[in-house]
Amino acid sequence: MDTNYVMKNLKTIDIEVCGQTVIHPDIIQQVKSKMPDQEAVKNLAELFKILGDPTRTRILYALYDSEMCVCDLAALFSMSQSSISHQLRVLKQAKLVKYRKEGKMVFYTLADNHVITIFEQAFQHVNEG
Amino acid sequence: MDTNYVMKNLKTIDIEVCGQTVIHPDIIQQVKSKMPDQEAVKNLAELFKILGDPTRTRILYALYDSEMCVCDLAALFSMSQSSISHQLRVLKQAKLVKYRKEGKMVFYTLADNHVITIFEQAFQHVNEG
DNA sequence: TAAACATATGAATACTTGCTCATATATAGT
DNA sequence: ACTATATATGAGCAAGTATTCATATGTTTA
Repeated sequence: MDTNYVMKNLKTIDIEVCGQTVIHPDIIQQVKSKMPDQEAVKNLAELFKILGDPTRTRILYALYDSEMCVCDLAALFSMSQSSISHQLRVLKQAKLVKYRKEGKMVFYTLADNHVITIFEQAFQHVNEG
Repeated sequence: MDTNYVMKNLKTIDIEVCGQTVIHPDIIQQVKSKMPDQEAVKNLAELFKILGDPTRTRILYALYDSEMCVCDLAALFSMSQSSISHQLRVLKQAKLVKYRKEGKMVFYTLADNHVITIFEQAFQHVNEG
C-alpha cells in the first residue's frame, strides 16, 4: 500500500490525488510559507544531535565552569581518555569548543556561551515535566 | 593499556594514583561541585536527542505555526504516513506534543512553546557559525 | 454490514554511533 | 637518545535508530 501523501493542489479541501490524500492544503501552504527552509532546520537538528549525547553535554557543562584538559575531563567522568578525546573531536568540529596547547596538555574551553543559554532554556523544560 | 583517570585525592597537584594520573584535582573538585548532577544532565541530553532528528524538528516547527493532522504532516514533508506516526509517537512520549481526535483524524499541537524558545536560541547559534 | 479512510504499531532492515583497543604523535624530563 | 606522559585517531563492535512494509484499530459513509 502506498501511504505517501503528496500536496499538488492548494485550492480546495479533501482532494484526491493519484489515490493519495491531502486533507488541508491551505494549512499546509500556510505552514510551508512560514517555516524555516529544510536546510536551516537540518542544521538546527544537527546541533541538537551533538548536544544529545550525555557525555558531550557533560563536557560542555564542565567547560562552562572552567577550562579543562582532556585528562581531567576523563577523571571527572571516570571515562577513558580515548572516549573523551573522540567526543572533544566532535565538539571541535561543531565549533562548540576551542582548545589551547600548553606543553603536553591541551586545554579546552567553550567556543562561546550560546550553548549555555540553550542549556538553561532546555533545563527549565525538563524540570516542568 | 588502562587509560582511565580516577580522582582520589584532592589536596595537591600532579598525583600518581595506581599508575593513573589526575592533573588538576582542585579544578575537578570545583567543577564537580558546580555542575548539575549526572541524572539532570542525562535528562537534558535526552531532550536534545529527541530534537536532534530533522523529521522531528520539522514537525515541531510546523506545529508551532498551526495544529495539524498526521496526513497533512506527511504531505507537507513528502514522507510516509507511517514514519510521521512513528515520530509523533516519540514526541508524544517526550510530552512535546499533545493531540486531539476529531473523527478519523488526529490533530497534533505543541504541548508548550518552550521548545520554540530553545529553537530560537539554537537558531542564532547556527547562524553565527 | 461492507468499503473507504486516517492513524497506530510491530517486525525487519539499513544505517548510525559511542565506546574500546591498539597504536600513533608530540612534548618533557633524564 | 630514551622513557614517560598527554592527547589523537583508525578499526572494530555492540547498541541504538529512522525508515519501510505489512497489518491492526477505529471511524465514517454508502
